[in-house]
Amino acid sequence: MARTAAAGTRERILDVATALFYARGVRAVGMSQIIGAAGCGKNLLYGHFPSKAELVTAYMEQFRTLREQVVEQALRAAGDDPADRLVALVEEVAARAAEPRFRGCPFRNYLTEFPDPDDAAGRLARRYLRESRAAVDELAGRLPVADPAGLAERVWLILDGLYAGTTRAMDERAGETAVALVRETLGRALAEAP
Amino acid sequence: MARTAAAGTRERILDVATALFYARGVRAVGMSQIIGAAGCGKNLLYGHFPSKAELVTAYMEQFRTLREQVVEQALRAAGDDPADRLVALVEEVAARAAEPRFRGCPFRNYLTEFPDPDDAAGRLARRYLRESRAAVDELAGRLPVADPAGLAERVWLILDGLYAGTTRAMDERAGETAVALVRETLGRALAEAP
DNA sequence: GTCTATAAGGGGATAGAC
DNA sequence: GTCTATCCCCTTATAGAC
Repeated sequence: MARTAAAGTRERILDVATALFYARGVRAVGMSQIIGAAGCGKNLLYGHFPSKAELVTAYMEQFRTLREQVVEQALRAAGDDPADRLVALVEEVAARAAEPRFRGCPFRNYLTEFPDPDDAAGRLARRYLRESRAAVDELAGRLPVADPAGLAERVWLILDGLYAGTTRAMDERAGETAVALVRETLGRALAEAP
Repeated sequence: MARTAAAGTRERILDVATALFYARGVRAVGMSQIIGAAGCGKNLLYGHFPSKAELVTAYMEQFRTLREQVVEQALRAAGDDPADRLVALVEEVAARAAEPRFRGCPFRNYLTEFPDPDDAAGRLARRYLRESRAAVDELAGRLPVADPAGLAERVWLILDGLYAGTTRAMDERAGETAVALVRETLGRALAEAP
């Protein structure tokens, strides 16, 4: 029943596409380049992904799944305290931003390339970002501070700054800076309204 | 000599192109769309801008000139104190980020679309960002604080966060948040090492 | 002379067929 | 895997209107 010919083929193609899309941009990468880099035939790729739009959607979903796993693990390791969890979140992003091939947040980058509100993959990206933002709100809401919403906005602003891919090469200490700034911000907010 | 037939034509075309490039992305906007929106013939556009690359370069340079003027004015109004000037810088960006059509920093957006290090317009964008960063460093360096470089990094991180265009719709108070965070950060640094 | 309108060339893109 | 169809894009060239 429509068995997969070579198990993992779809995954391999998607991995190649992901690497290219992220490194060079979605619009800049053609299907032919992906086929060439994957070393497969055209039929194979179009068999798994009937159009570029579906391949791009899979690209978004793969990143989403990856991020969810990594974040969940980081949060679990941080324990139950909301402040610790917020710091762990920023530390996780800081670790990503320090990677050599880091080029910003794939969701934000995609939306920069495709701002159209009706774009299917763009909707996926916006949904993921809204959910991430909601998670920050939720954590801040569990803290005994005077203005949880304002605190969440500050953390989100710092995350946005960390995720700026194009200027990361200009300050390689952005990760530590962001973590320290979040720690201080949390500390002040907790100290002022205990 | 070589006088322009209709004065202001070049400017008008460039304004139309700028609006489209910024709103939809450079790769997404074709020359034909610009021609259609400008209501001119193809020859006229290609007479003023022999290629799309040159039009895009002019787009970058126009934004650069605009930013330099606006920032210079904001800094002049802020006076001589480096801390006031840093706050004014962030306030200026916050005002931009609050505009209805704000869609992030055009230089960062362009580099997201065209990461190629050899791209001519990309080099322009990187140079502008480096100079902006250097201006922040210079201002922080004139402050009596223990770690001016670290302070500059924090301010730059906040600016990067403010300039994230795709998530600005998710928190419309980002401007005030950024200004308040910078004020606090400056205040703490000055108080700790006077 | 200045500009618009239109056609056409060259290249590369997605996608389908064999 | 190669080959083809179709389309869009950048760019140039030609022809026509004010």
